[in-house]
Amino acid sequence: MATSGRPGAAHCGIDAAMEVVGGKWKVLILWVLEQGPHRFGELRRLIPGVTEKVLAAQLRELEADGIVHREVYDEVPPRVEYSLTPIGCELGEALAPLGAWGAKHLVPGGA
Amino acid sequence: MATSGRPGAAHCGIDAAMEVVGGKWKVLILWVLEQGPHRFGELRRLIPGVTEKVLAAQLRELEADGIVHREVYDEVPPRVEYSLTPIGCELGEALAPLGAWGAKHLVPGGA
DNA sequence: GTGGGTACTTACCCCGGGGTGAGCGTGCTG
DNA sequence: CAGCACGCTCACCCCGGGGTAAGTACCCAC
Repeated sequence: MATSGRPGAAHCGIDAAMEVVGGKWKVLILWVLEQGPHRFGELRRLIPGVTEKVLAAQLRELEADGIVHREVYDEVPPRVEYSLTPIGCELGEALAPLGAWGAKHLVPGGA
Repeated sequence: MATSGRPGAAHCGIDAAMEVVGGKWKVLILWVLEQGPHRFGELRRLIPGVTEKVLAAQLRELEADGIVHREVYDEVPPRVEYSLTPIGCELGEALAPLGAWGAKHLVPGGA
């Protein structure tokens, strides 16, 4: 670490971050939510393959980790909007380089 | 969404990257390897809790993904060194912001 | 009345990633 | 000679994250 000059990174916050972001659909949710608040049903439709149960679970975990904000509108029909908290926004930005790396090296026409 | 003008990022390389980095110990391995080449036994000792089988498996997966390079020295006793490929280095750098985020928001004295 | 859309929850099952422990072939050391 | 260290590999088990399907309560459009 003297070489990298990374003070607080003791055994790196990466693994800590990985636990937050480690769910199968979390990064997709983050990705979608980065483009603005979305409702539950929208997320479900925007993320093909995810089921309601799992989507709800991942959302709750992200909420518990302070990444997303859950806004319930007491209307009828019921409406719930999910948005990123400031911390969530920062997380999204921190994920950007990783996404760029993936696009560059993993996705066929990424470069 | 039609509003998002993000062309190349289709469904973001993040999930692609997550598959590469999604193993339980992968980021730790990356983290250690970022500080220089290491032997198998060193990695095992530097990463508490990982078993040989799993370490070998993760290493092989990272190797298959072109992240780490495996150098076998035909000596006795057998010696094997693992190091990051250029792509692996880039991945490590792409992971840095995420680590910083984790350190800042997740680790107690991170801020 | 029926169906569809809202946002979930509950119960159940399944698969695979990861953990456990042992063994292998070699050569040096005690 | 026994034992250890090296870098794995094999066989087995286990747990939990995620998938499947159905149900809930409400209202509106048909």
